[in-house]
Amino acid sequence: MTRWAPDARGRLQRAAVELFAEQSFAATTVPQIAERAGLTTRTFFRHFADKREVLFAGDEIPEYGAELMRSAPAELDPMSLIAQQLRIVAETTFEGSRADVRRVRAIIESDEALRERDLKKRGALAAAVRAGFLARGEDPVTAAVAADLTVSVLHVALERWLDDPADDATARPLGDVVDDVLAASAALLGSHARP
Amino acid sequence: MTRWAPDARGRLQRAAVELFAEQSFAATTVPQIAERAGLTTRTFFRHFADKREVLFAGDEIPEYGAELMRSAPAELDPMSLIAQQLRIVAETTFEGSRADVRRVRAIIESDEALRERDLKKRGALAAAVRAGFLARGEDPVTAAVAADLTVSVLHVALERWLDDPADDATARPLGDVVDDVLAASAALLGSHARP
DNA sequence: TCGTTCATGTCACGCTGTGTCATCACCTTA
DNA sequence: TAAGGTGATGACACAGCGTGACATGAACGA
Repeated sequence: MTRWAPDARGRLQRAAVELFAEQSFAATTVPQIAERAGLTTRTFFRHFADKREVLFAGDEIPEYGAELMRSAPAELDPMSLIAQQLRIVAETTFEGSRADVRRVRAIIESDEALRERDLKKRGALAAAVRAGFLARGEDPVTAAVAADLTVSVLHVALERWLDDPADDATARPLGDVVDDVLAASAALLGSHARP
Repeated sequence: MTRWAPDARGRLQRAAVELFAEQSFAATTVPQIAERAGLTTRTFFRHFADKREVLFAGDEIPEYGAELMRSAPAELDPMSLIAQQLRIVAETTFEGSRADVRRVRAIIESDEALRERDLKKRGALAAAVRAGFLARGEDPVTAAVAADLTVSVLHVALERWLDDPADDATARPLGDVVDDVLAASAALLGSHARP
């Protein structure tokens, strides 16, 4: 017999997502979440730094991306690396869970403070990718722009993938959407007269 | 004889910047700011939606950018438009106030919540530029990526401009730094084999 | 058996941000 | 000049966020 029911953190997360969907993010209070999970407010804040974090916890894409960059062939040019990296991320962490991603996405889009936190996560990913490019010997400016481009392409593709009206089984795979967006980016950069 | 001292908003902003510099953003409370400005806490929140906003208020770059895009020649390709737009913004809103920008920047960099808010401002700019490209008839993917690229280039250039160890008079003009970053972006594609 | 560890509970508290009503200089309008 | 409206500020109350400090008791190791 254990003293406490197991997986307090998971219970808090599930209770939070339920309540955010039932009411809204702004209307649900931390005491409500804690009560539904059978815990106290204080315990909630031991697991999550703030109320928003309960929706974002467990997101390790930056670390994953950094690892991918480290293990990629050193001679790969930046654009090819981006393309390869994004395809792997698309296939391993998003493909197959479009419904879940969309549900969380809907909650995030519904609240200003959550959108803000989402941008922070993007920033963290950009910083990780930037560090990865620097470690590969790219010059600082290229590293910075390439990192931002990576994040931009991923999110534009993600947005289009989630907005695809087709059902999950027949929707265009995220990896393919990523390639489309990359092609558009290349065309954009290519349209500029080079010195 | 007026009932209240004038420019309550400005007094609050100045008091806030002083206190943030003296202590830190996190350590200064809204009542402190209000007291230094000779006002009440309630009045602070009538002028600024939250404590962070006092540092960001008056930032109208998104509106300015949208206006620039509307008045630009319709036949300009996206990259040229970005280049032209950024040069104008660089010269009109940043050049000449490097010291001020740097001071606010230092405060922002020192606090997590402020960095987060800064990203939100970037997001607002990206959204405005994106809408501008859509209004010019660009396809949605190109518009989205071009907007993100615009914001990225501006911020990478800004970062390098602020980090330039030369003093304000002799530092490389922001407009030139923007051109450098744009060139690096274009070169990014050059390294990528085109289909 | 004893002491440590560790997740949780309990309590107190300061700060953030908002709703509501009062105040009173200033500005109309007659 | 008198009456009434306007608009910025003050005063007050309050719910919710997030943290510090200490207590509790099951699990675990020696």
